Amino acid sequence: MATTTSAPRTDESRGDKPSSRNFIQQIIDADRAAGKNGGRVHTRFPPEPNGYLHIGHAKSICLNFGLAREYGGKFNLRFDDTNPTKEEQEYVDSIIDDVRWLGGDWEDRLFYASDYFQQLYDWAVQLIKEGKAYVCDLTADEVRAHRGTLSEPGKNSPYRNRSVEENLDLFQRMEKGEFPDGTRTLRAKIDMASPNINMRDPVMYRIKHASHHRSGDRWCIYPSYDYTHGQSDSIEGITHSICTLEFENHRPLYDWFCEALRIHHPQQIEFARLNLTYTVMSKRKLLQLVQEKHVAGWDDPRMLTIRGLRRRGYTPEAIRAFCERIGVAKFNSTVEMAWLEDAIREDLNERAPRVMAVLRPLKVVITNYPEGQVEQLDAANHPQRPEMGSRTVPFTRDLYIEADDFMEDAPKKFFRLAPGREVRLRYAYFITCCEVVKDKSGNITELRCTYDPATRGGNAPDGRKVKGTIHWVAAPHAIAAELRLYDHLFKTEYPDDAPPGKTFLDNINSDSLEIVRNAKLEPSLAVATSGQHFQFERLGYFFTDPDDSKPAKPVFNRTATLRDTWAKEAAKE
RNA sequence: UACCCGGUGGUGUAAUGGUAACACUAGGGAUUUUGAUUCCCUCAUUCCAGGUUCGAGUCCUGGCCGGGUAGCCA
Repeated sequence: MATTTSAPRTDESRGDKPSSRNFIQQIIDADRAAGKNGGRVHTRFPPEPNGYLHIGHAKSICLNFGLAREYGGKFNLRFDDTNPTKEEQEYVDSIIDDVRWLGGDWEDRLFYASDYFQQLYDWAVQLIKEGKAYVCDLTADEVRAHRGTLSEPGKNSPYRNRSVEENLDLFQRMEKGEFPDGTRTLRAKIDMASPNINMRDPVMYRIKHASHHRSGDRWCIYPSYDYTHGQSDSIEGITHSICTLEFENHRPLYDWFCEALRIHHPQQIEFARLNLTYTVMSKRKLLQLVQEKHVAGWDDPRMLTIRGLRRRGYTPEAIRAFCERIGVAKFNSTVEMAWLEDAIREDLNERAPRVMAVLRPLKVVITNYPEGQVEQLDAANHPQRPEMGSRTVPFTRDLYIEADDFMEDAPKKFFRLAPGREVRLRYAYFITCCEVVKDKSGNITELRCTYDPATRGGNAPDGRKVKGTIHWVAAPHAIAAELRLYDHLFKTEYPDDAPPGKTFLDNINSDSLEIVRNAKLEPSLAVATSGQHFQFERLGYFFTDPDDSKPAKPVFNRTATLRDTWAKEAAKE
């Protein structure tokens, strides 16, 4: 996605089966067949710079960029920055960075609605001259009172029939800053009785004596979304203006402005925004999580912001594959979080080198192994991909294994280590547990085992089998590390469904972060640099934390666990 | 209560009047030096009722249910 900008649309389909078309592709197919826009396809992603991007935005970015690429068209990034009091440069910067990271390529077409303020102003003057817009002196409250309700028509503003001259004069004086905030607006003259409330003389301009992150103090009147969005699309030659369902009722207004202005008329198409289980998606709630410190920040790996996912160890490829799979429709649906997890596992399974790390170390002494001896054993970096090569892991008399891989009183189905049982240490030897050492309070402190020298590498020449293979790390060579284990931020599938008197915050999962401070890593990880993905065998996929990991004190974030059918089995009991 | 949009397995999408398909989840099984990966199997007559048609998930009518909309937010 990142490098190709004009591949033919068939590059999507795997195999020979033609991929099915979503409703937007069908619309575009029909438009092209009819020769609309000369067959051109030009989309855009139009964020307001008032927050960080999340997985829901990724769906929109992938959709818009994917369509442009599929049809050999163009994709713009445009900031919808018409409200100076809510928007900040910080958000602009982060959004640019996130879209690029995801693979969206706008080439040289980075735009801002604020770039069009002068054009929008000139068009407003034109509409006034044509009797299609007027300056209204009603206050916000009065406007609301005149608007009517969902079931009752509105009433005309007393200022609706001002002369063109008076409207022009007033609008020019609004622009010059003669009036205080909120005292006047410019409104489109449409129909106060329309069943669509958006058509009841919507506000085109409001007075805001505020500086804008880009235009500074040049303007004190700012255009509204409805008066800006369609025209911005038009100016940029957008053919298909794709937005979410809540703008459906705005489409007649979008169309009205394009018609009234007699300008290029892009087609607005609405789709359902993404919802995911075990999370919340609204900007307001994400902001609240950050501000009230329920999470560490916008890039907290539990947040489904692009920055959070990135820090967690998600890859752009996985996010794109996810967006591809969930599809596009007009039905309000909620995708299971397992889909996202599946997407990252699928990607990382392919690319992540395998290493051994022990989360909760349990000391093992191989009693028949010579003290002080060190063997370098060969370990594959990826069992299915020999081209990824192998590395060497040291084996010594003192080892660490996973505490979970030993049970003193093990059930039959437990394939790991237990008193008298034999298991394979991955890439090393078969060992048998002979003795369990405990402290005064009965806690297991150490296991004493014997190894079979004939099983070097992990195979028994006599053909005997073991049921379990466990990971391990040589104690003298182990690297201490901090591991951050993440789980869903919310404990319920639909956090927004809170009982009366409760809010989504009451559904926060208090166990969503577990910090393991004394994990043991195999020595090959000493040279791990930030930005690297690993599979810690039998545990999950881990990613070096880009901020906190230091060579002296490595920190890894768990991106995803491995599927664990044993955990399911054990949970049945 | 007005207007707009929508309803296909547990979940998300497909089927464009002609045998309801794909993926995820779940449950079985095979392979396995990761209880991973991989592979195989199982899980719906399409919200309801009428109608049109040789034939309806698809078209028509009427219900039912869900979502959106009353910012000088986007």
